[in-house]
Amino acid sequence: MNIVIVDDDNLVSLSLKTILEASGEVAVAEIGKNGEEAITLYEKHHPDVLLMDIRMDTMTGLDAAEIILKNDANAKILLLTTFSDDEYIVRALHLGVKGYILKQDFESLLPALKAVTNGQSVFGSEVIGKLPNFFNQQEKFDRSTFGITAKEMELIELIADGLSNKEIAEQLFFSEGTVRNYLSSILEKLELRDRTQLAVFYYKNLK
Amino acid sequence: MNIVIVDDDNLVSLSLKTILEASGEVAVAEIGKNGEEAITLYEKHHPDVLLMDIRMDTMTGLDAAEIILKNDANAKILLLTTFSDDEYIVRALHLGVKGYILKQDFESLLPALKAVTNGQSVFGSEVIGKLPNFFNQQEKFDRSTFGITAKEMELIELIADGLSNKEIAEQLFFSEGTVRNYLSSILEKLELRDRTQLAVFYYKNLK
DNA sequence: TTTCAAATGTGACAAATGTCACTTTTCTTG
DNA sequence: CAAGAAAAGTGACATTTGTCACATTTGAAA
Repeated sequence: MNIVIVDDDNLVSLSLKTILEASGEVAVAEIGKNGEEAITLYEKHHPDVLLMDIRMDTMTGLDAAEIILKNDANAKILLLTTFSDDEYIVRALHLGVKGYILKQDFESLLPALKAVTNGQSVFGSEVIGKLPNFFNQQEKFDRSTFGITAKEMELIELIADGLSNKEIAEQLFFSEGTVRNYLSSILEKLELRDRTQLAVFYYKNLK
Repeated sequence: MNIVIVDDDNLVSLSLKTILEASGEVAVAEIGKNGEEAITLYEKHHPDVLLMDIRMDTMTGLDAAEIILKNDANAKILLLTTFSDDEYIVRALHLGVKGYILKQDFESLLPALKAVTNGQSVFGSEVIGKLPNFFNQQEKFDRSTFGITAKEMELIELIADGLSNKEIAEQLFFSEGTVRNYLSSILEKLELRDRTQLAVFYYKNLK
């Protein structure tokens, strides 16, 4: 497996190179020190995987990843992160990066590289834990906490879809008045003011 | 590495067992055929990884995963899927499953298992592609496409926060009437009907 | 300074929304 | 069946919302 390593800390790059090459399964084609070099080196070697630090001086790993992926949507980029890089996760995923793991986690590195070359995406569990809203909240809300009934939940979903009371009434075979009453009671239970806040609540907490 | 395999197709289970044990790095403690057995076997062996089919007769892999994870939040569960299982992805992630890969993809299996035992999460690229809204849309929305100005954008964000026109007016030092006019024009540009639809649009496309 | 265009504001209006007190219907369950 | 509770509905009301035509203010350019 052929890879390129990019990290502004030479010590890190060399350690990684040593560890990985010791496995006998990885060859490091070249080492870069910043985002610009990452782009150049990717073009030059087209490695199976580009292993890149996220925080670098002149150009961040993310910016480099964006450019590289724009040229080659299939580029396999594995970002290295420290604990403090949480904010980047979402953007990284948006970009189509293939993974995101902790620098310190040497043992995971090789399996992660292999998984990535096989087309998988790999994320450290800390990373998964940082994913926005929708992802983790296995239960977060739980209808019962607020005493929201199944029917009310249906209504909430329709509101979160942007329907008017009239439309909801049609869809649910209720009268418009009933829809209003339902909504009114939902708003009270959730301590919200109007349907828009309800929709917001839905996307922030339930979706 | 110690694992348990659960699949209602014996042929699949055995193939997997053979392939994995051939590596010399994996020992299959036992094989199960359905969700109930998955739960029992997990309790019995506490394997490093539970490799489980998602679709099974009596109890789906997801239901089983849910129960197992409720008892042991650190359980490492890798789900096996066919192409047609898209719908489950989101729920699987919510549950805290550690991975989700294609059955057919033998080569990825071992690296995936290793990555998972090392605490990573692994997902096939097809899977990543199926993630909901927010995740993939690399470029989202782009104000300019719809001719939304920066000020209008500010307003949109406040609406997506659930504020009333009056509150927005205060916040932005506008009169309430102006806020209405702004909103009106935004709605027209985006071809939406009311503030709730705008909030929904925001969370689906922008956030 | 004058002028023009953008930004901001006003007032009037119809429609939609949310609240409330109350009725009618439907479903249980004794 | 009868009683009572839950579910669905009604009508009135105040408020908010969205639209529109039309001021007024402001800022920049001529």
